[in-house]
Amino acid sequence: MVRAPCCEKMGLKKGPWTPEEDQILINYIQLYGHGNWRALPKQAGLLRCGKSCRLRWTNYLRPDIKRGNFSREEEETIIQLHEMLGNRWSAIAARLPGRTDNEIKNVWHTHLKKRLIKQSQDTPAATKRSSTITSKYYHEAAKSHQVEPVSYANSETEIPEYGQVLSPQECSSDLSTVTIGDSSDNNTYPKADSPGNFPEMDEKFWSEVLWESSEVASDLSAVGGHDQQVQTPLYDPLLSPLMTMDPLHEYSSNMHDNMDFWFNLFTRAGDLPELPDI
DNA sequence: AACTTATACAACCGCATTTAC
DNA sequence: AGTAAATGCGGTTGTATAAGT
Repeated sequence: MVRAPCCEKMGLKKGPWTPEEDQILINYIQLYGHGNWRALPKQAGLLRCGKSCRLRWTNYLRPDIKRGNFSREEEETIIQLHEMLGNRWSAIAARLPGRTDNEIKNVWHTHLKKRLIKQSQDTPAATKRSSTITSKYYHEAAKSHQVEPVSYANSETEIPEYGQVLSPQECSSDLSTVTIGDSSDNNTYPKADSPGNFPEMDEKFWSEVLWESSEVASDLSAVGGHDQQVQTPLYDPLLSPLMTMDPLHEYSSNMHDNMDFWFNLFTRAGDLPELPDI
């Protein structure tokens, strides 16, 4: 199906909205609602396409939108959610009342991403332990250092491609294992199957138990160092932040407590090479 | 003061998905 | 069930402003 580009028709205005246009849109929606965006501008007397009206309303004019700078707590939430969800801005926004996906996307690209990269550069030795660094940032950092990301020699896996933000689904419920480095060191980690075999990561995915295999204990002991009682998860990690795999912590509400575990799973690798100090 | 570069954010584009017929 | 329209979503661009030279 071929769709005509938005606002292709001549005469429809584009670009920044004026206060007058805003007021017209607000007045109209307050009176009649926004049941049909396509028809709305014509009925309201706006020389805009419906799509433009919808975006203006949802991203800026809605009365429930919280304006102003993001708090530190909100930023931390975004970082945590982004680690779990990737660029699913609308899903992230759903967890932050009053914030729009567009706004979150902007703050991510203008503030948070840079902050994380800077953190990784400032403390490269701590990179592998960072709660906020995924493979993507590893590569970003490597790129900014003008070096090639290092692959693992003698390993059956390697650092994922640049831009590939790995998520728990990519760790798969398939707990076949991969050995990192010298097989004698016994570092075995869960290995994802081919990307095409990953289950869809949705709310259902998150709410289901991921790890059923009896292998999980040994795998987790390898990445987390705690091999006693593995508490099989999972909950909605967005509502009930990440479960702990550490019996000493008892379902910590702080995902950072377990980030070693998650980071290892996310990257499919147990020990990231440290960034060169340039 | 003039110019350049960086930053922030609103808005647009086009593809994907959902809905209506 | 098939098709077109409507809507949702994420990536990208445009522009105003601030900061730096």
